[in-house]
Amino acid sequence: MSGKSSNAQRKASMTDVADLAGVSVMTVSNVINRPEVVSEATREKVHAAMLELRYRNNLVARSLRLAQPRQIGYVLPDRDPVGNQYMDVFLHDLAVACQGADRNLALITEQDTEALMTACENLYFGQSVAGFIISNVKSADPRPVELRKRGIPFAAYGRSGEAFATPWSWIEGDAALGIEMAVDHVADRGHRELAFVGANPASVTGVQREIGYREACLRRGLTGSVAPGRIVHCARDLETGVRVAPALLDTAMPPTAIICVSDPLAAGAIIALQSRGLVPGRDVAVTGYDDTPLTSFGTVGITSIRQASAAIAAELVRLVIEGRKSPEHLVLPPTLVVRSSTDPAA
Amino acid sequence: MSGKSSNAQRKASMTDVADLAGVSVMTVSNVINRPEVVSEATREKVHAAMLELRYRNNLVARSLRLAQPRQIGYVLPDRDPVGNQYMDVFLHDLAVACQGADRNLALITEQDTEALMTACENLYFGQSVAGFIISNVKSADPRPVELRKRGIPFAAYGRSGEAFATPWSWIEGDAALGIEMAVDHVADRGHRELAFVGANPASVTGVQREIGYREACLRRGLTGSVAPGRIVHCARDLETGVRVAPALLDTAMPPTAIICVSDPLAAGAIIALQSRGLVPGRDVAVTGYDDTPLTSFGTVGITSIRQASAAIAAELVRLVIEGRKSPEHLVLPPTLVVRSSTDPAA
DNA sequence: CCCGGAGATTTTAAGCATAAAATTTCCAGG
DNA sequence: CCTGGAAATTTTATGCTTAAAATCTCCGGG
Repeated sequence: MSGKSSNAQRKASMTDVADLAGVSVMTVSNVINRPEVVSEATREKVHAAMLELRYRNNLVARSLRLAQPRQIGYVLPDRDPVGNQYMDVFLHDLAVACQGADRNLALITEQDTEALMTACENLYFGQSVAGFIISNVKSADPRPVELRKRGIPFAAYGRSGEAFATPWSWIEGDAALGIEMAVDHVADRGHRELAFVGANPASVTGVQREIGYREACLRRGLTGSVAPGRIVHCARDLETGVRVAPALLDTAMPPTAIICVSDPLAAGAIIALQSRGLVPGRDVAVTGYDDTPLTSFGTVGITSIRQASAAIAAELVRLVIEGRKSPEHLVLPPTLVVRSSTDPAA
Repeated sequence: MSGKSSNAQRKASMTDVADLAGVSVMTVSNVINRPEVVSEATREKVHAAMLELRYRNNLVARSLRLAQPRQIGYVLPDRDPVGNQYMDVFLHDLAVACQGADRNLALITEQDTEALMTACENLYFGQSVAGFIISNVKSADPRPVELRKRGIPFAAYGRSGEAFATPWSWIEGDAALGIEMAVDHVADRGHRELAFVGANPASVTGVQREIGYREACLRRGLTGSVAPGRIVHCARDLETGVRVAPALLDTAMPPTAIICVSDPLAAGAIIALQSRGLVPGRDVAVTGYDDTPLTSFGTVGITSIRQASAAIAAELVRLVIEGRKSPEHLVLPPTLVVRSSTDPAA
């Protein structure tokens, strides 16, 4: 059984198995795909033969015969200049979801729209993939439109622009709800003076998050927390958090809870707190968003909103597999992960 | 040409093209694969027919006939708990490298070794992928051994353990050289008192980096910089950087340049500097590693070592495509990216 | 006017698997 | 002993492409 000799005979086909088992090729196929129509005795014979020959169903041949590609394409977004760790998590979940659906995830790199479309056409019309998943959908993103124009099935993570009822399927996390959960959480713990850091009216998600913040605050009667100075428009990176948090704390009525739209912002705020000798979670509560690895921040864990990315991935895969049906638009609720940045006991 | 009607007739095969062009199927195949053996007149006829029918070569059928999978598998590493942004960059480059080699990148998720091997066997012996690329190879990693045992082609990013001449191919960035470049860079700019943050003798790369640091310092005669207190063993995350940097600065002879083994560490150090009113690059130089998105840190850019990840990815793809030949072991040199954390003018 | 041979194109066969139709096997009931 | 019919298995046909061998076309030299 040296590596060399066993490699020599490479691959056994169904014919080989059938011959060895003394049955027809079709019986072997049935053993694999519809075992219930084969008698137990035959089934065992065939299984033994498959084992002996180390037979593996040729996925390419099967795919050709069935005319059903067992692959799903994912357009890998261009590296976020800020380094969005969440996409990492999502990619992982996407791969898992594909494996769960007995598919493979194939990556295509982002590029100019025309080149991307050519690549997608080759893959889809070349029967290589069943369809595509796209993420990081921007406002007025050309990709959904172009894909649809070409009749290529796809599902999007995030809607493009404000339109809800697009003629294609999309899924997104409930951004408003996520922020509401964070607000409710700190309010439940007695905080009355909140601030919202990272507002950005230019993005759909940004608008939704701000709405969630305002509504939750008003519902709770925290009118001071929606004052102009308490809603900070800024970038979402860590360094910005380090800069912005002190400015908030130096106001006449400083907030005791800071709701951030990203984990890096929250981490930055925590650094700023610590450098003033304040203890996050005890003196000032801080929350992040996306539950990235950054939430393990030394001795302090950052309370964060975890998107249902596994569920989102699974739904996207399902939508692509199901193919052309009436489009679905799903908004999935996130969950709150409580850590010491809002609760020293956690 | 409404979307609906054109979608109805789905896909045209070579037969359809041949019929329309009034030639045999084989001629169409030749036009695609060996145009030089077909007369120009025929070639044009066939091209016209292909265009009219929007013909796409069926990649699955081709793959079946040629028995050469056009896919390469990549074992997506488990999410680094610290959130390693570099893997993001690498994945990107890997996808690009595959596209350049006219292949597709298929993702498999990491899992326990047995399940992973089953998945790999199915994919490889099922003729779906030509081989695999694995990364984040740990010391005594079981994966290379198991893959080899099964006769599955693969190439590794990183060697496992200290052994150089493994019986499989691997590639890595020259970690020692990278740190040396950083040391030389700050030494060239007049710094005589350096510190090395993030030493970790438990990992192969960690050892190499420390060697690079010590050698470069000694070569330059910076003996004070290799004193025990100047080589800090610690984690590689940002929060650690925030904690460690002040400790270094509070010693009797504080360093004026801090060489970090990661960008998060460097970012943390910069935060610590700024909170003391020091200006990175002017008062104290700081370097990072991997040239991640974090190097754009607000107003200060972090000088960092960029691994030749595009070249590494391309080589890995080449090795998998070439398949079983004598194993190659490549150590590729990184490059230095100078920013304001070491040079205010940059 | 015939023939050789280069160049162009077609025929034959295969690669591996599966759906649908056809056939064989086997048993109970008449 | 024959027959209907369910269960098990095989036969036939097909998906799309490509390597290799066979055939055809055409032109110039003998």
